[in-house]
Amino acid sequence: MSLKLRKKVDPLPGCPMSKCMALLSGLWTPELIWCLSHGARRFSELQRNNPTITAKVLSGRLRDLQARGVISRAVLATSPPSVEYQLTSLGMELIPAITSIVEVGSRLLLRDSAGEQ
Amino acid sequence: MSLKLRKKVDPLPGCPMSKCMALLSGLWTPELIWCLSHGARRFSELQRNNPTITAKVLSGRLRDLQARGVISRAVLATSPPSVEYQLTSLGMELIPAITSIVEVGSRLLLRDSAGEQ
DNA sequence: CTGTATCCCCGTGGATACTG
DNA sequence: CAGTATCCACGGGGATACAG
Repeated sequence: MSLKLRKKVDPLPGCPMSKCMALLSGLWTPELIWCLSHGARRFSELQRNNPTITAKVLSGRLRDLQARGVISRAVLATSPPSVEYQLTSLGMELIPAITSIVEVGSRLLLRDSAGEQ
Repeated sequence: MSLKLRKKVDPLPGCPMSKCMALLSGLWTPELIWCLSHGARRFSELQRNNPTITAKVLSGRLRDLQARGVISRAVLATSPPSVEYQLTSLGMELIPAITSIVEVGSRLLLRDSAGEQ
């Protein structure tokens, strides 16, 4: 794990770009929002979908996202207790941006594999 | 400057999301790509468009972006010498993602100002 | 199952000064 | 004008162990 991705700073407060990037900030954050855009997920499900994230970081990101109003947390009265996270309406507004990022990334990956052959 | 934005790590190499985010990584990087998406820009122009970035960080980001193949650098034989940066074809592929981010951010900002009144 | 508590490394980015 | 050279503080995130 050598390539670094994003540090949390808001270079231009009040700027559209920063407004959105601030919500996507934090390692794993876009991945988590992407997972949750497909429906509510439990803690362990998010761990399975992101194999190399540690519990500490996962719970950290989830707390951040909740604090920013991007996701909601619901404790289910099951046994053993489980917790479900899902996007808020604010969180859902991020989906177009996330989708665009995924689409661009997919196209770049396709080109890579095409070029290698 | 308290809000943190992005640290450069690639949590899931080979994943579309990471493929794209890796190119957007680094503080100021999306802003710079956004500036360059409107045409070639000189070093000092980029500084003027991003008032709080320091020369060290700006030249660092530009070197990173060049190394990733996102932008190209051209030294113009003027006097005094000037340097022009512009997006490569790879860099232009990022525009849809950046545009999406800006659009989402703009909508969120509009909502904020509407709610405050 | 869903987290929290420590410890620690190191990259990032700011400040400042200097150069061709 | 277009950078480079240092120095430094900060905090994010990994590893590991533990807890309700």
